[in-house]
Amino acid sequence: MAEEKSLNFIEEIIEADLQSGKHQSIVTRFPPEPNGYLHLGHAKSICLNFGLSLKYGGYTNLRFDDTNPVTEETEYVESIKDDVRWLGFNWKNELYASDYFHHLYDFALLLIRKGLAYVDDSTSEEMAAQKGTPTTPGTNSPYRNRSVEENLKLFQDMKAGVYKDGEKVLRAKIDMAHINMLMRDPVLYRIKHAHHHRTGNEWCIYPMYDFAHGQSDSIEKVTHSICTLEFVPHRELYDWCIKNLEIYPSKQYEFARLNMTYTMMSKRKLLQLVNEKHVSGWDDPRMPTLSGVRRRGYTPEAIRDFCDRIGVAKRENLIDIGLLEFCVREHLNKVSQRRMVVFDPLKVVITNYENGKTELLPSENNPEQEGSGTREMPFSNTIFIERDDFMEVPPKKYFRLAPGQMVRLKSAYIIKCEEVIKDAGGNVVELRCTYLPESKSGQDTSGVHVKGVIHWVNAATALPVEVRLYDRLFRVEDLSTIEDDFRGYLNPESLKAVTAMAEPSMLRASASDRFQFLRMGYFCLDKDSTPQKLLFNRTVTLKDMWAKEQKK
RNA sequence: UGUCCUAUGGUGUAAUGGUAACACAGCAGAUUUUGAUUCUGCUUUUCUAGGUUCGAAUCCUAGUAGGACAACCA
Repeated sequence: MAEEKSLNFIEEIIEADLQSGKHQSIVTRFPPEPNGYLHLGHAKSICLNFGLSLKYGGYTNLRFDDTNPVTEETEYVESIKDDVRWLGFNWKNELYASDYFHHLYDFALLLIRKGLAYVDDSTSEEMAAQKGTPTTPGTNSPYRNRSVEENLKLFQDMKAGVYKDGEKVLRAKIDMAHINMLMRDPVLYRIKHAHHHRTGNEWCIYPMYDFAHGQSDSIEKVTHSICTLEFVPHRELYDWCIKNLEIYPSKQYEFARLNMTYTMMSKRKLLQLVNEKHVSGWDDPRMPTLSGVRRRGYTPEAIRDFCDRIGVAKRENLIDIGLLEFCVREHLNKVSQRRMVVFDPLKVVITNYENGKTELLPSENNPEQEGSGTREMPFSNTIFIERDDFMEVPPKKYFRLAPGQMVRLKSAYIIKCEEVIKDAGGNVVELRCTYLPESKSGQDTSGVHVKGVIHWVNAATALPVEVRLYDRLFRVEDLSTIEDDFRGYLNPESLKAVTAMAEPSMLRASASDRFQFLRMGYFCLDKDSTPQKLLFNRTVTLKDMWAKEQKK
């Protein structure tokens, strides 16, 4: 008996539309502008749009909203397609607003003929002045009453390249006193003598968002056009265009965008971070971009689960980044292979273990996954353990290694610390321990029970690798509250690189592998890794109750 | 001194006029050869004031708070 998951408000609308017979199936679209890389906020929209057509039958188009040639590039188009596919969704049609430029031009001519659009010679400053304010009405442009014939001629000349950038625009003729600022004769077309990534130099006039988006939806017979809250005021114009063009009535619905703690999700600002080299690129593992989190090791499953859990509603929200990390851990726990890697090595010599002897000890690859098998770890009398796993003067409830205390080496033996060796500066440089021969993992007859279990690597076969430890990119929880330069809030400790000692099996790591370095976190191979120098990214840490306890 | 949108635990999201619930976070405990995982229990919630109703988180009115709107961006 599967429990019914409650519907979000958009699903309710769709179910009502399906039930009333208004629609038999639905068409949605994901409409990115190719002027940047996709981020987690887009993932929410992608999961929503594609998820809806999957759930209710129908399809989703990928449509690039490429009406501003000066900011758009094919590099972005390719990255967007990669990211959507990686997230696990398939679009029905790959479309571009620029596919409709001729169609849109004809729509503009129609509006002019209907007396609903006019060519305006006002400068942008003059137009801004005409616009009024939210509380005071605007004033009519002196060019507002040009004849249909004159407007037709002027608009055709605009298209023919007679005018320079900014010299003229085409505006809708609605109402300069309208309560909705967007309805005060909005600009429909502007002149840009710029090379377009797809249409080249064919056009020198380009439609504005409001004269491209809704029409594209309509041409594609999109039933439910889903966008974020900032477009609420645009809906009136969206509907006005459809009504006056007498075209298929797509409907727009708005939901609240994703905001996350310690994260900034503005394409403009992310671009700035890239351009100013605060990060290594759009796919820097600290970036909230899909290419960034992918490189970091997040899985599409985890991101889809996250999008599912955060829900869809109309109120502003600030999601705890901890929820994302929870989703990532939950998935990675099930799929990642366990390995032992020591980040900050402390040498341990086991004095009663035969010198020169090496034995191979099996260790499970993934206790969460049946049949995942074991790999063998070499063991000898000299090993490395984590420096943090020894304390000369331990606090209470510390059940790792301390003078006279015992601990189990994971998948190996129980050892007891007998002697602490220090250098001239008083730093601990080596531990002398004894082991319990009858405590071998899996065949322990020692009868000794220790609470602490630590990871280790055999010194002679340890493999040095580079590990990159990431922390949040920003130091403040709610980036929307900062008023000055956001760059002042970057976390200087967001990236730390360490050379760690890995068990020799890591030599066989491949790009698609997911690892849990025991007690340290989840890791994956970075794209810059080479066989000579393995490089790992920390995806996310493990939950650490002990660390939390210590902070109290 | 306008219009629109929104208001439920710390954070999100449900409850669709009939016992306010789920997840994350937090706290406590059990299990554990990862202080992980798993399991158990607990803390904490309807912005305010009126109204409609047998009954309101839900409907109505007003207030308050937050957000959006004055780009030839999307």
